[in-house]
Amino acid sequence: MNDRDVEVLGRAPLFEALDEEGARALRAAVAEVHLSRGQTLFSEDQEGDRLYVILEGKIKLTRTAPDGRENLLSVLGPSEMFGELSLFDPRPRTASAIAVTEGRLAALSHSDLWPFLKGHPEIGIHLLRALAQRLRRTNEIMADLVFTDVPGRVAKALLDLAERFGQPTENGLHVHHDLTQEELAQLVGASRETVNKALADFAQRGWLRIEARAVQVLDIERLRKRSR
Amino acid sequence: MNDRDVEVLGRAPLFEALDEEGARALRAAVAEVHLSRGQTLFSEDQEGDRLYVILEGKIKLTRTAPDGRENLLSVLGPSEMFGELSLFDPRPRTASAIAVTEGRLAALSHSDLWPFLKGHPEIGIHLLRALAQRLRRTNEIMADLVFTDVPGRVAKALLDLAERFGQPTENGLHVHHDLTQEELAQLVGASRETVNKALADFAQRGWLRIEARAVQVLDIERLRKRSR
DNA sequence: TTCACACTGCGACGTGCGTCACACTAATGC
DNA sequence: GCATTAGTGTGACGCACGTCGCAGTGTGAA
Repeated sequence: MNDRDVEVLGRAPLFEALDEEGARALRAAVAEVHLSRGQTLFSEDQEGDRLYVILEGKIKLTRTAPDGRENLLSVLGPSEMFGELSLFDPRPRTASAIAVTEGRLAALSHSDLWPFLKGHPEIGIHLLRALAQRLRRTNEIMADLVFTDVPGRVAKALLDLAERFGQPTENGLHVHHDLTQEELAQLVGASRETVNKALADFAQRGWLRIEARAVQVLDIERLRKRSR
Repeated sequence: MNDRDVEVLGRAPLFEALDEEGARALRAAVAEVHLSRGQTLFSEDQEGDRLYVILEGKIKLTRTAPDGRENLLSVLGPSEMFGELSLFDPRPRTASAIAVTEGRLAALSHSDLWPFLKGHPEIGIHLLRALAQRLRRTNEIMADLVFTDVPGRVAKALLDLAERFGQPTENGLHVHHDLTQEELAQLVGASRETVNKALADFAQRGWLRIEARAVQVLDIERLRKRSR
């Protein structure tokens, strides 16, 4: 693990609360995992005994309906943590984790984490905060599913991705989200075709330019307005 | 607070982890609140500095969209806790809490809770588990919004309410949910009219009987099948 | 280079559900 | 008691969005 990794890891809620000594001790328990695009890290219904922090790359969390349709819970990037629910609530995984880009992860097994958590109760507080924030965010998304139309949800999703993965350029914001339109559709809970039309409409209005697995946001204000 | 209240309180995640001594200490900090039907306990955007456990009655948590439409996050009954997100993640409330029946609540202020939490780290674990379960449940509901039609979601909601508030009777399960059809509609994310039609359809098939703010479930298996 | 396959773009069509309108019935207050 | 309001039951209608179909455009493998 290099210095960059250590820094990325340090921004995860798990490490945030720790002093240098605690962080070093916890890092000692980390196993590194390498993934290539499309590879599955874990699947729904499996027993889960590890938690992950992304060091590099992007991961999607998906749920599969009985009839095979899919639903994207979230797309996660560096410093973000996932797979921790089965640590606190030991049940099979309720989502699958699949790499959307090549990447590397830090894996921590529950058996290593439990004693550490007991010895460092300050981490618990940080984790509670992280879960509380996630819960708020999820409630927000639920409300959008009820109240906002598909183009609005697409705009919201793009803005969220822009905030997390956007790179400023001379004429706007370049968002390389690495998602196919199919995946974007699963993220907003709509069909691929409808999302495609929404994107085309935004592009035609000059709010953005569509690229392969990316968009160039040209008028973020208009996009923001459409998302409300 | 009577013996019954103590027992109800003891089933809340906050108290579950405590021994008799700890529980008594925490109970000392409880303030009791009385609410009548329709009364608002707290509103969206307010600062929140307390957490509640229901002793008696039912509470709904709602969100209001900018245009005034409403969305029911959940309906809670005795022993259930709410309002704790602002404890871990200090921000204004993201939902309002309104009594759907007359009832009584145990209120705990954050300033009392913090030192107690630090002194009893075992509570943290229980709270993490409670939040993890909520997060799983919320993800489930989100998937339903995307994949399940309105009658299916109504069936699901009824089954959930039946599990939590149902009373077995000679010819079925009596579910006094205390919700108007409008509220039920907000809970499943649909219009009142559509929910009414779904209920009428279920009743016509003999799966249930509609009563004032309640249903008598006659064929739970069929209802379960329709919900999937 | 060529083939294959994944992804994108877009029109035609059907339908589930929201909106509107209105009648009816049950609570609640004076 | 009667009036008023809150809640329920149902049909007519329109539209947003899902499904289907197919053509165009990468893009990676052999």
